[in-house]
Amino acid sequence: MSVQERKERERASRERLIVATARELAEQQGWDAVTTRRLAERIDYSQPVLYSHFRGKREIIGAVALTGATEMAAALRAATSAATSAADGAGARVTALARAYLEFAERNPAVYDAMFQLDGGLAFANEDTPEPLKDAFAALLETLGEVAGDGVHPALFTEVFWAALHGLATLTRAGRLPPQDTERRVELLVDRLAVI
Amino acid sequence: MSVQERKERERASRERLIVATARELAEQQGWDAVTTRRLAERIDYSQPVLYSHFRGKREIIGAVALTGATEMAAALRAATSAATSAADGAGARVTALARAYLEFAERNPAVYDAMFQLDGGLAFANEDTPEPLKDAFAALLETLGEVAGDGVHPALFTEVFWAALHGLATLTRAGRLPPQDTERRVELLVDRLAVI
DNA sequence: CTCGATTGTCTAGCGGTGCTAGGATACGAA
DNA sequence: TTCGTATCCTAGCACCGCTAGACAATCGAG
Repeated sequence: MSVQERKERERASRERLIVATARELAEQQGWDAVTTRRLAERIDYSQPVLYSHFRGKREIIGAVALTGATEMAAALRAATSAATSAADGAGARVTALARAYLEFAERNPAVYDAMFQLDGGLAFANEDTPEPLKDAFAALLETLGEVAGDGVHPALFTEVFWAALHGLATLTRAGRLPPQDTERRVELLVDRLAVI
Repeated sequence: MSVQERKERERASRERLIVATARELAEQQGWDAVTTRRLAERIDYSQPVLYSHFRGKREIIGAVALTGATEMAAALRAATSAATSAADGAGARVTALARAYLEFAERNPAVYDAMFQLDGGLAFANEDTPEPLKDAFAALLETLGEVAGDGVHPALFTEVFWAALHGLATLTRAGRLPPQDTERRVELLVDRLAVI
């Protein structure tokens, strides 16, 4: 029994290694460089071992996305709670949230892509959505729900605000928007969307 | 001389055929299905002919993106000018613009991806940006510049509004946002962002 | 302790990808 | 008619995601 447990632990540990290595490789050289051959070589196993943990490359991307969602939720909560200090609480929290979101996307582009741009085979916006993803949305909702304004459903407001942040993040990183005006865009967005 | 002109015409015609076929294939079966082999077979030429027109697949995507930008600019202008009728002009125009943008993205997902999600090797947000792309942004600016509000640079406002629309378009199509609330999201977005 | 069964892993290979070198062919100019 | 150029295709490269089947290590029963 203990032998079996040890094996399960080792197997789980190897799975985490695969995910961490895939993420590292993707952040260093982009997702195109994350091939099953290279990934297998980096963890010192052969390709079929990957397929004993995941159905395919898509599921590996999905696994990276889940770890990213957990991290993002934590980062957003840390930023908003740190911003709860002086008088203008809600507005400062929303600004901090927006900045933290964009900073996460900028500092972890590959993870962000795994979450929102690539197909990781994950369910979204329904009851089958994995917990980390729901929780990341919940982290947005906690702060944004306060500034939705009268008669506006907090979830709907959060979706719109999130979409705006997502658009800024992706268009900026793809070179579609000049990066130097990001801060002013955030200010405008928060100022107009949030009802203080 | 006339012979050479005829050849140039035929060559240009074949290039348009390549771009149109790539677009058609992408809309039918997705960009993953647009392989150089399939594309070559559809136009009844061999693969190297493609490479005599374009440096690679990336440039073909870029060419599709340019045709898409021209179309989108026309669609946006058509929608806004059609909405210029009654009293509340600006607000109605902005709503029409937003709806037209999202409708274009929904009806031409492959073209939209070529423009904003895939790497078509195009320059953005600088002087080297191809004319059709600049014009598409100009079409947004024409309507959105009117509702930027005092003290807000029209271009900056347009960028923010565009990013929000882009986020809604991509997140909805990727299944990250439930599609049925799109109209309410548009209303909220226009209502909050635009200064009437 | 031995031996068969199970589990784990690797080698090798399949059909596909973007892209290109080099040979064949058609064509316009002399 | 002949020659040089321009055009096109066949064949192939290195790489991709993925998997069948051979092999080795481990486990449990006798």
